[in-house]
Amino acid sequence: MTVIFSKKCEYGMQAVLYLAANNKDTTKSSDQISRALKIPKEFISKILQSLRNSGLIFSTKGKSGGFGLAKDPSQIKLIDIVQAIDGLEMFNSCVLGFPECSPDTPCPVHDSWGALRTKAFEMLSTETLDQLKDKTLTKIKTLQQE
Amino acid sequence: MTVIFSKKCEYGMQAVLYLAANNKDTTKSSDQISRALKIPKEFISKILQSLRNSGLIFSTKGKSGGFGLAKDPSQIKLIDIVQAIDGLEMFNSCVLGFPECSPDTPCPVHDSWGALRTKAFEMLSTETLDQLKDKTLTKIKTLQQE
DNA sequence: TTTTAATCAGACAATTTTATCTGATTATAT
DNA sequence: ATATAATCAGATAAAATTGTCTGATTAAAA
Ligand code: SF4
Ligand code: SF4
Repeated sequence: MTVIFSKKCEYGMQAVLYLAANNKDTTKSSDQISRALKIPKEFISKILQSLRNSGLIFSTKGKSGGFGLAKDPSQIKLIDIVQAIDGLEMFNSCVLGFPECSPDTPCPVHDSWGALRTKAFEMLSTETLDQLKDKTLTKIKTLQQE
Repeated sequence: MTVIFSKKCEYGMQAVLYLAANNKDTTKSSDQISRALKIPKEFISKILQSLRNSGLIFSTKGKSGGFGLAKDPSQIKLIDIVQAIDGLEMFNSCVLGFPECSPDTPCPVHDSWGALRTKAFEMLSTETLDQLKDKTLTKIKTLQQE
């Protein structure tokens, strides 16, 4: 069972948070990101490539190349990453898996689940990455200690 | 991307809701359930078997056999099905996929996500299946019309 | 200019999830 | 008794997700 988002999306959010938490104008190599977040190097590399294609991050090739944010952290929200990787479909679908999710044909938990999806969307779309910076740094620090 | 629960779990919830919405003491064959919910017959059959092993439903073999609830609908909640199939792990894990999910090492969306998980748990554990019966019947009816 | 260290692209492999098949067993109805 | 219609169990297949490998390209540094 996945918790709402795919591994790709989870890793993507982690990596972009990581980039946002580091000094601007300095890139991080996929190897650094891999070690910091304990994500398989080649896998995060692929994910970062696709995020680059979406325009969320940029990359520089060659020696001392790497990845960095394409915009200022204050211009990016977690929902942007979700949209780029998993899409926004989940915010329009039913927790019980019924097709045709709409108020006209409510599923048995329609009201509660509708409210929840809204809350989840807000969670990902209100705060910007710079606002999440401190907590991100704390979290990453604990990852290293294992 | 899955929306919180696996297909198995979604189908399981649908099927048990379906059983709860039908007359008590009458069983439904996997074929009936399959057609009513538009779920592959062999697949829902497997899922029902495992729910039978969990003691949530019962089955009778042979001609005119089928599946029925092991308890009264007023004694079953959706969370019971989730627990039997996907487990309750998601209610203790991080939406960003960080390991070591705990208040000591909060992820950047700790507070909002914690509240959300609680809400989701409540959604699945407050109402009993008989309370969801009417909405279930409406939803299933619309499935037939396609 | 050569070595080195990085991204990039695409193929490939492993794993997990989802779905199907087959044959045995069971019980009802003819 | 026999045919029928269902569950059951286990193997298998297909699809999706997750993860790895290889070789080409790029650019910095020696
Ligand atoms: S409650 Fe209604 S709108 Fe919400 S997920 Fe279920 S069917 Fe869709
Ligand atoms: S917010 Fe904290 S407790 Fe909640 S999921 Fe993230 S790490 Fe876990």
